[in-house]
Amino acid sequence: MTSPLPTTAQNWLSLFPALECLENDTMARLAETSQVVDIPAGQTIFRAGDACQSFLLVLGGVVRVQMTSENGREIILYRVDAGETCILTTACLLGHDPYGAQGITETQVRAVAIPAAVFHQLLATSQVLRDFVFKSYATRLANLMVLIEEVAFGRLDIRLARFLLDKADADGTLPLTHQQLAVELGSAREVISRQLKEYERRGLVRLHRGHLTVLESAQLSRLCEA
Amino acid sequence: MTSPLPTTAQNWLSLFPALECLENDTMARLAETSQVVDIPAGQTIFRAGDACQSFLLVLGGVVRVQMTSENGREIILYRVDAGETCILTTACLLGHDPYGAQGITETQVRAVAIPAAVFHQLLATSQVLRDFVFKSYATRLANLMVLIEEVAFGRLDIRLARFLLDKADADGTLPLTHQQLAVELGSAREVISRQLKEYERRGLVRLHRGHLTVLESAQLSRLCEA
DNA sequence: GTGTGTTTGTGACTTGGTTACAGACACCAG
DNA sequence: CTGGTGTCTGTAACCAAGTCACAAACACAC
Repeated sequence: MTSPLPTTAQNWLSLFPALECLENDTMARLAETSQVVDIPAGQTIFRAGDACQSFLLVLGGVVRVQMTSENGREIILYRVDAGETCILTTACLLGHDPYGAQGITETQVRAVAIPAAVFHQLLATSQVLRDFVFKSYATRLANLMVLIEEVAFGRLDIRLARFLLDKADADGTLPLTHQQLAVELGSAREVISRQLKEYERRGLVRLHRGHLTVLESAQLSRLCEA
Repeated sequence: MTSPLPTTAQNWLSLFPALECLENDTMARLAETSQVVDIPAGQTIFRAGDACQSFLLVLGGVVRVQMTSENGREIILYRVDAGETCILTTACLLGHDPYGAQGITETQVRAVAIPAAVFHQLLATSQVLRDFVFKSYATRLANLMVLIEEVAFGRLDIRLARFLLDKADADGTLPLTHQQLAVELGSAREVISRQLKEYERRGLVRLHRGHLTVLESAQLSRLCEA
């Protein structure tokens, strides 16, 4: 899982616009202490209760962060894309808490792992890194608040419609199973099936095994307004 | 609302254990730029969409932070007690975003208001302030994740039982209306009334107008386990 | 005691989650 | 091509929770 540095620190830093004017000494320290790791798709990189060992900067690929309830239902909190960091990891490092959710690679992921001690030290000395971390924190928190609002107050038919519109590609195709949609929205598979069937009955989508097609995106988005 | 400084910076800082070894220059800067404000109970200090002007340290009293849906349902996100800060405010300042929720004083509140510019500057220079802010951030985020879990997966009867046990005083009294309980849990008044009536039928609580009494806390807490 | 506003109770209905299966489909091995 | 296997989808019945509409009980001021 851990490969020898495939690139120099200077190289991978160029992937982070926000860090591009990182201080020289910070960069040097990162180069000597941090590791670039490659992780295959579908791997669990941390689970609820784990202690947090190192700060992760995602260079490429996507990490999905989700929670699972006792009875097996799941909800996706957010995704970490290239150039981003996982605030949950940051929070755990800063608060010395264990993780409160689960992180899974959705694709192959290349990331920089900065050991906790180095992260703490650099956070104290590097204005640029600090700004970067604080900024990520702020945007993720805003996302989580929207999520709370949706889960607490939102109607599922509308949340689903929005999700379909948002995630379907140009020809309206969405290659997800009903179960996967349920996890995206924190709902149950049967509920999603029911709702999709209703959309199909109204001619808004067409269902297939393993994927679906949005037919009437205009009508679907009108649904979201009302 | 803004009163002349009732105490010196040295005085109010003593209320924050985490800030007690704040750097001398930081303290001086705070003393000259920040204001101690007193706000009466029941005042809205920010609402969703507002821009954030200054960082707030609560010296005394309680601020409630909650969200309201279009159709009027509300949910309490967290409370800011004496010695704490509002992470939402921090996030807004750091991300230059507007507020995503509403803050209301539950009691009279005395707070230190640090102007945004000063806050940014001190965050860059004061290790102690930085640690304090990061720590608060981490703990609040953990709270919010628990909230998401509860709202998305939790059963209302159990959440309510837990709340009653948690908030009732020594003699089992809880001076809240059903509507207030509904807001605490992000539910609807009728649902709470129904559930409380069921608890009363089972002899677990006794209901009165404007308050209720927990009779069988043991049985109530057994409910939460199962 | 009467009026007024708040709080609580209740029934009917809708939405969403759970349980328990059955059927449909994809794909592999023989 | 055929049967077997695992995954995905459909459905019905039931329960939990939110919504709507309105009635009753209560607290308190006048």
